[in-house]
Amino acid sequence: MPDAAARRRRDPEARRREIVTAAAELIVEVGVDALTHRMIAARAGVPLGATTQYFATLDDLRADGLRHLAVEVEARIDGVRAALAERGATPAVLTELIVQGLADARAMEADRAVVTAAIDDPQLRELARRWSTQLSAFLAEEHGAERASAAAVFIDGVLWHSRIHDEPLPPELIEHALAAILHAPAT
Amino acid sequence: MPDAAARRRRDPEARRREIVTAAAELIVEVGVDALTHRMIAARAGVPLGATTQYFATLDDLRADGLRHLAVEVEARIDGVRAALAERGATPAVLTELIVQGLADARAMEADRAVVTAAIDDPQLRELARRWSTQLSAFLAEEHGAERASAAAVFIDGVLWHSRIHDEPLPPELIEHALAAILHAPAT
Amino acid sequence: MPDAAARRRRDPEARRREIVTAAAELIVEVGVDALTHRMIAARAGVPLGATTQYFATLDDLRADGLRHLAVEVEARIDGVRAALAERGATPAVLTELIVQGLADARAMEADRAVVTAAIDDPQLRELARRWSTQLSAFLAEEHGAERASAAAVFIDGVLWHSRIHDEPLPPELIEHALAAILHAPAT
Amino acid sequence: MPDAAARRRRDPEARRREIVTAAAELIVEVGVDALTHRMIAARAGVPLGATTQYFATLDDLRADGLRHLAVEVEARIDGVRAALAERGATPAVLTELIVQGLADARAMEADRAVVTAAIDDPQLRELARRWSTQLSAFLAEEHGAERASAAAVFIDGVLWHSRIHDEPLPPELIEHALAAILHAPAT
DNA sequence: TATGAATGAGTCTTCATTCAT
DNA sequence: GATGAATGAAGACTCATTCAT
Repeated sequence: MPDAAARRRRDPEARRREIVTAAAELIVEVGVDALTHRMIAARAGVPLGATTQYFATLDDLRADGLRHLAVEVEARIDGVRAALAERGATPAVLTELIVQGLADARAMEADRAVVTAAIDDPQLRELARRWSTQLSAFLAEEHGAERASAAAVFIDGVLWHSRIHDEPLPPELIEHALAAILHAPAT
Repeated sequence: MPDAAARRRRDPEARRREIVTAAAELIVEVGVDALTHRMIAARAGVPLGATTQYFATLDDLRADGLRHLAVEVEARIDGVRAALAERGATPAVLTELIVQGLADARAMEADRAVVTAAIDDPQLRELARRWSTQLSAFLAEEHGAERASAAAVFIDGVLWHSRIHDEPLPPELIEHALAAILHAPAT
Repeated sequence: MPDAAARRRRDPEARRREIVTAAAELIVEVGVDALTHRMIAARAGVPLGATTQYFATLDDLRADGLRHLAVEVEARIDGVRAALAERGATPAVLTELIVQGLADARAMEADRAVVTAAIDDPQLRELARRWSTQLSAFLAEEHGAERASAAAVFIDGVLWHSRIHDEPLPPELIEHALAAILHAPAT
Repeated sequence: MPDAAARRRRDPEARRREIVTAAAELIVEVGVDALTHRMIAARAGVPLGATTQYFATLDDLRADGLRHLAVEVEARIDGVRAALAERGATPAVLTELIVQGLADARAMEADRAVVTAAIDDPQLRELARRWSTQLSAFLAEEHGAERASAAAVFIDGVLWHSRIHDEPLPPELIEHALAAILHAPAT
């Protein structure tokens, strides 16, 4: 019976996964454009040849890494949705979750990578949109499509704001704006 | 009297400017990471050596190109501010200007390039922030700092939204949200 | 009773043959130097490993493919010989057969591949020579060794001529030359 | 004043020539398909990068090497033509020149390389045809186009014959055949 | 000072071959 | 015996950067 190391070495599924995971990590750390086969192989702990055996081109590997990240992002949406469902989708709760999210540097980077890559990659666009689409759909139940959509747009703005500002936005600002957007009198 | 070519050769400032301009154009067209000396030299119509003569390293040149773009963006702010001063900073006018801005693909690309580069480049951050800082300062005169800031954040959200969505946001949505944000009753 | 796949797996001879045949086809299509294990396996419809199982090295496989082609070429000689025996080895008949042969692109390619490979491969030389040797032996019966040999040489010239000229040689030219060579008065 | 080595290092024309020459030599020695940048650089005594600086792709370099060879071949035609003009284009003289040519292994290889490459390269075809075209044109003056052409074809046959046969063709055979072809009674 | 030739480090990619299963 | 995963050597090519001229 083969030992763990040997079995792992002959487990293509696992190997592929390790490589994609390494690529995803590196995309977050150094950016999509800096990716190289060598880098990925080193991170994944596999020989150089393995990265080209499992992916026809670096572009393919990059794409899969990005997709991997997109799925991660999606998983976080589910968490947010669950929290909102449980605690109520009030501006206060939303704000708390946003502030929490902003603190997760890894998540912020992943999101940034996916969104910026999506601008040029039609395949990714759909995945990248899911975050705002789903949040917006959830909020729409209570506040109507337009206000929900506007709130999602505002939240995106908050995320990008935080990326180039040293001082975080005051939570009250976020909360007030969300309240105004979601509860604006009908026009 | 020296002819144009000779004079040009004698005007290092002009040459430097041409190179930076070419770099800026290319950043918008192909992205920061795809920049090469050769590409820039070709675009600027200068010999390869000129790009290394005026800039110690490609990174420096890249940085200057980005800075050049940031200044361009800033120039656009002035235009917006002037329009707002003249026509009034109402949600309707703001929306119109935003929709106009979204239609300028070149400007959108320049902004994207500056912002994403700014995330990792402390020097650029300050320049990249200016857009929202100045807009926010202008709006603050009438609506107070908090609401002004929130409006600027929302507008950033609108920009990023447009980059990964095929359908543009309805102008009414933008206008309503801005109205809600700017005119929210004090808390 | 084993099904086809199983039987096939049990018939190493057949498998070997399929691989060699695939190699031969590919030599004709892409050239000796472009051959790869993967290519051959795909064409033969066998797993990659089979190509290395049956042939110690790619060179061996290549050599066998070439040999296979040489045998094919030889088979064509028999056809020609039979036709000559039946219809008489006259310049007219020879010319007709040559023109026919020139039209068979696949055969021309196979011949080219064998001959050019034979230049450097002593093993193949003997096989590659057989074409002219046999034709020459056949013609010698009627016209003597020297004239027969010269005719075979001329025919080789015709083949190579056609490979780099766009316009084919006029059949009369071929026929006249063969007549002159074969019926030249003794010296 | 720069010493010879330094000047040579800054003489792009010369460097290009050295690289092409090295490529041509190697084509003759190892074949077109075995060419590599490294090989050529080593042979030319230049760093690896030089081969890619002067030639956009290996294919270009290969093509130039082949062209270089073709020109060499053409130079030999001139020699032959001059000899024929001086000594008379008789079968005996032609045979002597052919036998001489066969003995020049380098020339034979060069011709082989050019011809086989020309089969697939339209650009080279024209160059490769020149040998027979010119010889044929020269002989046509005295013997008419058809016989001249047939003689050139026969001579090509002699060349290829020699490439895969260990024993050279007897000179008398060549001479007799040429005599028969060139002096055949009109039909 | 201005130019572009020169260099080699580093990139992606392909494959023969080995060998665990 | 049959399969295909694994590996790394080697190839083509790109470029930042240096530096002779």
